[in-house]
Amino acid sequence: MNKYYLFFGNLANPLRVEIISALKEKEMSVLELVEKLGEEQSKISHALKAMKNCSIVSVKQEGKKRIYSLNKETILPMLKIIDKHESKFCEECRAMKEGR
Amino acid sequence: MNKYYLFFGNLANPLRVEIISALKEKEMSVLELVEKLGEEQSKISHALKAMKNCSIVSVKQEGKKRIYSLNKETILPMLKIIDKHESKFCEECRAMKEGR
DNA sequence: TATAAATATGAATTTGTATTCATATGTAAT
DNA sequence: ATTACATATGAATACAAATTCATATTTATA
Repeated sequence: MNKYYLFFGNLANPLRVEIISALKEKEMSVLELVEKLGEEQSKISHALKAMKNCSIVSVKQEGKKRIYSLNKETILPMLKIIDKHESKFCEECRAMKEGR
Repeated sequence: MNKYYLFFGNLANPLRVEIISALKEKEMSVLELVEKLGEEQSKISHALKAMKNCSIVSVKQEGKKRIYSLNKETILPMLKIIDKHESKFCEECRAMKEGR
């Protein structure tokens, strides 16, 4: 039963969370993400590939661009649970507040 | 907004998922987990500490034992989302099936 | 068909995280 | 107070995952 840890592992990374946050607003090409997040193109591409492998994002071709969009059906409720968790249980949560 | 990746990172580990799976059934002492999962005691303790820091588990003292229990309120719906995600989107999900 | 634009890929390196092992701390019983 | 039991901790190492950088692919346009 390791599917859970693989899924979590896929999101256990600040850049990927940034990407999620960006794609929450609207779908975007790689270059748009590169510019919005100010990160290396290959970094973004690698991250997107991993996320796509887990169906966290999907992609469509549009001219020479590839437009990535977020799987909101899975991800939005997931983030909501974490928001709720944090506000309810993590008043003292060092790990999540201080970055450890 | 890195709280998400810290939370995910906390669960991005097979042992911790095993612990969750065990605690889903019933609360357990460290030694019980050690025996049930067949892992080193310090390994279990380290894992539990990290999970406790994120309020994924909680602990109570009982004699010389410390009884850990799962934060079901957060974790169960979370796992449910992943189950649903997998059955819906991951027919071909290499990352989650082949362990990459 | 040669060039440019957009993105993807591979492999080496770096970085982060878990594991290990020895030991310390806490708790109760004798 | 000494011992045994249960768990926690720290630090070194091992391991896994992300970053980097150079280059390959893909798609469209001149």
